[in-house]
Amino acid sequence: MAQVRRNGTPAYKRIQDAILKRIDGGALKPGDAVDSERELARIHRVSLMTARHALAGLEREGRVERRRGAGTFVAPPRIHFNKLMSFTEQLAMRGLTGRSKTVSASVVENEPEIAARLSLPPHGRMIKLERLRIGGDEPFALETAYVSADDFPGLTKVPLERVSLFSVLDRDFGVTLVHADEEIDATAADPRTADQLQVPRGAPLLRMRQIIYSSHGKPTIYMFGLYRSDRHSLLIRRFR
Amino acid sequence: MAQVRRNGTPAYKRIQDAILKRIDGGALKPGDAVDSERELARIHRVSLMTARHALAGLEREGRVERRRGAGTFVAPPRIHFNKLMSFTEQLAMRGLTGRSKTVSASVVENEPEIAARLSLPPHGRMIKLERLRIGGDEPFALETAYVSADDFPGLTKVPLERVSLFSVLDRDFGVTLVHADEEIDATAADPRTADQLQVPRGAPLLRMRQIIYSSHGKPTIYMFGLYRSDRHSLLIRRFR
DNA sequence: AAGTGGTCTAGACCACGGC
DNA sequence: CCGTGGTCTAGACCACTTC
Repeated sequence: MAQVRRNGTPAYKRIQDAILKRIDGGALKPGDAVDSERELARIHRVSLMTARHALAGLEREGRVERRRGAGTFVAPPRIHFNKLMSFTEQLAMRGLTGRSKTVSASVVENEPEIAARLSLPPHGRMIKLERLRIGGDEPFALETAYVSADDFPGLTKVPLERVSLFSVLDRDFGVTLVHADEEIDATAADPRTADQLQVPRGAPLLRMRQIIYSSHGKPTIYMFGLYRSDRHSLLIRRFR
Repeated sequence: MAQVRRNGTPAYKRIQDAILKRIDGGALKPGDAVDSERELARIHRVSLMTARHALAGLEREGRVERRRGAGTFVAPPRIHFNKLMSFTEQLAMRGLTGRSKTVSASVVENEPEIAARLSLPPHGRMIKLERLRIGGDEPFALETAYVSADDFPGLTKVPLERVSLFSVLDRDFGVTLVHADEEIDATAADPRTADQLQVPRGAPLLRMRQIIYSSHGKPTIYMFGLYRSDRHSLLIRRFR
């Protein structure tokens, strides 16, 4: 007989939530032992396999570490490598606040190469949004974002000075971004860019071209960014 | 009664291996249906949970996709983003072969900052290996690697012209590299570097500082690299 | 309707770690 | 030694997809 689900939430998920609540609430700190499989099974009145499933899921998400013969322990807080973050989120992570200045916002329909990256027809209409990113009162980056104009009607009317493009897409259009593929290289500042970023002409900049995908692998944003290398570096974790 | 293990290999692993063999052998192509849980349980004479465990593991590794109500299918081959690769492997992936020229190989013992990154005492002895990377007869990158001299005695005597540092560490010292943390930014070529990489002075270069970890999170290699941005770009995948 | 994956039970034995 | 996680059984019902 399967356990009655009080609210449609699977038992293993309820167990996970209970543990996460204790971790996030500070009751359990990194290194602390989590209830063992057998304890969880008893407490939540489920079978051992179900308790086990709950812990295995948390381990996969990097929230706990399991050591055979020893127990299950709260994992040290993850450093967020290779995490897709908005400009706002990146600054917040470092304890900073920033702002953006919109350099231009327009609809373009003759950018076939960029349209192709968004899987749009060659002359598909796109919203082009050019923003100067400012952190700590110094210009930081110049980012140009392209999104399909037909998929996001009225986006040009949203004030993007205060709220991130990511959250607008999420809240107003129900689009959740999932991952991004980036190509990164170095380039020298051309005169116009040097002016805007307040660096000498020819100064080295990080150049990033990013295709941001929403669920089902749909390419949603194309972002082209130039970053002052004296104020910005990338952190990447690679795996063997 | 637990299933007798013929050779110490868990049943779920044997099932995974059997499926992977069919995929890698070409008998199953991306999109093809894999045996269902019930079929696997019958064929391999295991319980449903065990067959399920096998498929769940393959799904986590990205080898199969599971669709409720439909079945389990071979996943399209993954593009290897964010994968830690040696210089040799990177070139091979692009169908190229390359070579290296050792610029210098020495033992240093007064590089406290780098020693710290390898968790060594401030004046710990390290092998410093400076190599010019050449691909398609053009210089490509200048890489300087540091490893603990005490942990890898005799490493300076190994000819690293033909064989990668990664494989030497693996084969001769039993050290398996697991992941790396990288910091990336852009810089301008100083005169000496410009000379060696055959680019104009001040040309933009990608600069990469890498700490490569072996198992148990032990920092093993510190690598400092300068890459010609006209011949090299990074591909990164980020996740939300 | 038939088949699939998703969840779950109530047990069992094994391998390992720490005391 | 005892408790831990790792593997496994032989069933069950549910939710979903496909036909």
